[in-house]
Amino acid sequence: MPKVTETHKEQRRQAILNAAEQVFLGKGYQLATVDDIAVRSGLSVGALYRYFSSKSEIMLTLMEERLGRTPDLLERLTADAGGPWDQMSRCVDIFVLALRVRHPSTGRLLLVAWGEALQDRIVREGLLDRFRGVVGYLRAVIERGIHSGDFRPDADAEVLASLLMCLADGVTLYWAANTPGLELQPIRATVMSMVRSYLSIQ
Amino acid sequence: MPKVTETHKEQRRQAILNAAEQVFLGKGYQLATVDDIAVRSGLSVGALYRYFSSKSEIMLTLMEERLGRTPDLLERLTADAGGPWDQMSRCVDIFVLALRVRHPSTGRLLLVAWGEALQDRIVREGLLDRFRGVVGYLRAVIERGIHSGDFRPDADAEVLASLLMCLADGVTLYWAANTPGLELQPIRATVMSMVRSYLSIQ
Amino acid sequence: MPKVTETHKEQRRQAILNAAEQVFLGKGYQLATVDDIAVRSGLSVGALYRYFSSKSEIMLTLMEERLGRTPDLLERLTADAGGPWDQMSRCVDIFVLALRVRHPSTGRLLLVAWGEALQDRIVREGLLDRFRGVVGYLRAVIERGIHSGDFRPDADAEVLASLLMCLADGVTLYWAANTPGLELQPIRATVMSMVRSYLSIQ
Amino acid sequence: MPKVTETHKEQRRQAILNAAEQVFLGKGYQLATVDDIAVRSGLSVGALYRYFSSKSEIMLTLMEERLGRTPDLLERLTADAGGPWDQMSRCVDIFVLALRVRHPSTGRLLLVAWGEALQDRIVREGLLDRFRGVVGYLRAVIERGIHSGDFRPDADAEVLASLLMCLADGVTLYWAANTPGLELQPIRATVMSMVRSYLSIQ
DNA sequence: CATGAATGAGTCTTCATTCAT
DNA sequence: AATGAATGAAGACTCATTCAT
Repeated sequence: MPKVTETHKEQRRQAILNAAEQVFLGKGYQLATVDDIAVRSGLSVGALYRYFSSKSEIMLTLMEERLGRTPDLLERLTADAGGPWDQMSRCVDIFVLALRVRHPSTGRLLLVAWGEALQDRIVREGLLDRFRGVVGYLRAVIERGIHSGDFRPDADAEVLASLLMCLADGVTLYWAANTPGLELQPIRATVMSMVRSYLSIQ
Repeated sequence: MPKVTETHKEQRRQAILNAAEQVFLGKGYQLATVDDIAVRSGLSVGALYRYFSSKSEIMLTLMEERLGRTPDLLERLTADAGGPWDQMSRCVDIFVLALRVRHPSTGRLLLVAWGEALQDRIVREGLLDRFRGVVGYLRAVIERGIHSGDFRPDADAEVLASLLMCLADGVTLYWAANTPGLELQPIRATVMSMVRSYLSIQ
Repeated sequence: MPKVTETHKEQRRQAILNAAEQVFLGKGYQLATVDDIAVRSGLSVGALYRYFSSKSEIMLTLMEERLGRTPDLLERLTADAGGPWDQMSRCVDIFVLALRVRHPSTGRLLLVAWGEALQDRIVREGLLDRFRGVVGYLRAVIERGIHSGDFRPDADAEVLASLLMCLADGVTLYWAANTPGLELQPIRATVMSMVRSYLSIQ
Repeated sequence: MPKVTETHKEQRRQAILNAAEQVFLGKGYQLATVDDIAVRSGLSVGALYRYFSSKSEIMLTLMEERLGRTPDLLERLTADAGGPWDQMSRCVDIFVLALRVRHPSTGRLLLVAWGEALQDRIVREGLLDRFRGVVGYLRAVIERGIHSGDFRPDADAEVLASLLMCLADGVTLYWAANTPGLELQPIRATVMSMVRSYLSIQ
């Protein structure tokens, strides 16, 4: 009955990832101990090492499976959009709202990742990959809008895409840090308003 | 001659802070050792502990003295601006350009700080203080522009200010992480362009 | 059909011993893991524990069955010798040559055993038993030679036997450690030459 | 006062080496813990790591400083010998007797080293270096005897030297393992007797 | 009987902090 | 005041052994 076993193993793996995520969110990567993760996941340290070869690998997996999928997610969730304006609007929604409602921990995980970026090359590259992925997608959306004549023709798609990505992560960080007074709804509205006024023809 | 001694002490203190900054920029706070800092500052570990009561305190001081002054800096550098538009423009310049040219390490120090924010309440509050300071200043600038009739009257100063602050730090982080393809000049231009189209009356 | 089962069990047992020997020869006893042995023998760890109650017992069995039989082997291989001189000569041959040609791993296994002798009383006693066995046999050979008038009458059989045994193991160790420049044939010749000049009458 | 400090440091270093030697002699290298060594040397674990960068380095140093000097020792102790025969005789004495009387632990340390030889390349090479050193010295002694006409001209100096070295270590091992019935004095006598009968002209 | 996942005590090593000199 | 040797608690990781399936 390999099926049951496979399922079982995958469940364990996810349990570990969930536990690790919680622990990392609580104390950051460096201060989290393998023991913390083991206890929280209900496994022994030894068992944990059957699923991941090191503490670092757990972090990396978390980054790939929880942060790295942002571009895919964006693509899927905006696939059925009406036109360029709708697509832009949805992207902003997803970032500034949906991500936090549907996957509330992702924001804080991003914070953890940035915390490690300086000292861990692989984490840093994970973040940059994500950056590339999202920027690539946004640029395509913008370029489509330009070609279709919906957006002003002289907009620099690449730069605007990068800028929006930086904005999104900046907001995410402060939001994940519980910045008082930082509310997402008004920000979403203002961002869209700025984008609209900037990209509109005339 | 207590004065000489005082000066001497202050020099030592700054030497330690400089050393710590370099070390932190290189390996992050957690991975930096007190020994690293001592060696780099040319002092002994013991001496170091006469100036700061703990490794953590060094980091905190660094935050206060190097990051926390951003609002003051902004204020000073834009004091002689011509009008609201000039002031806005200068703010963007300072963030997206000047900070990195005049104090190039500040960006990376911010990265270090975000890395610690999750696990260290005081660091986190340092970042939030800085946020409050900058946002407060930007809001004042915008409000002045609204009152003077230069900016559209229905703009939400608080939200726009927060948004710009988040954008600034988002850009800073990716820039400090050496993101390939991220160039500051074009971003500066596009940000100003967006702000202009958004804040302009009609 | 219990017979088949018995045979099967014995095959398994030998498979484990062979695997263990290979692994021990490769990394020594302490660094070898039970998992290594299991993998190499094609069995599961659990299965392995049905044949041997502990890692240590595997080593002990190996010593008994592979090293401990040296005296028997000597006896068997020299049974049909012509006289004392021929018997001595054959003993030297067996040690310095045959052991390494017919059972090349025995030398390295001896190395493993010596590696454990210090910390494991039972291994140590295994080595001493082997010593006693071989020395006993050699002494008998020498004494026979003395009685038959072939060897000089004042030779101390016990001491010469011990000495040859020590020499044999010393050579074996250095040979097993791949000492460059250590060749067996010349050593064999010189040993025999020394023994001959020493034991000859006059 | 750097002199006092230097002396102090060297004393500490030796204390650690002595402690390590005792512990290794008791349980072998692998089973000895760094904690054992620390406790026995009266230092903390941390202090120990100020003097040696790893457990392995302690072992290596022990080998170099306590085992590796055998060739030098031999040379020094036989420098004032009368002639080839006297020199040979002294070499045998030193090995079979003096080493154990003056440096009783060396024999057991050799045992420890052989125990690690299989799994640790550097230890193995340490042993082989020692082998080379001693064999080189013995060969020189024998060759001198041949040239001076004291020893038979057709003796193979290299082989005889290797053989004696193997014999010496074989005896040392069994002696270090407390082999009952193995007495050094008679062995010394018989070895010399064999060497004499073998090397004498005619 | 066989499997191999799980256990958890035990290892080496690091490093913030103290304190005798 | 300064030094840097010493401390020792804590952390990542391993592996012999067990036991549910």
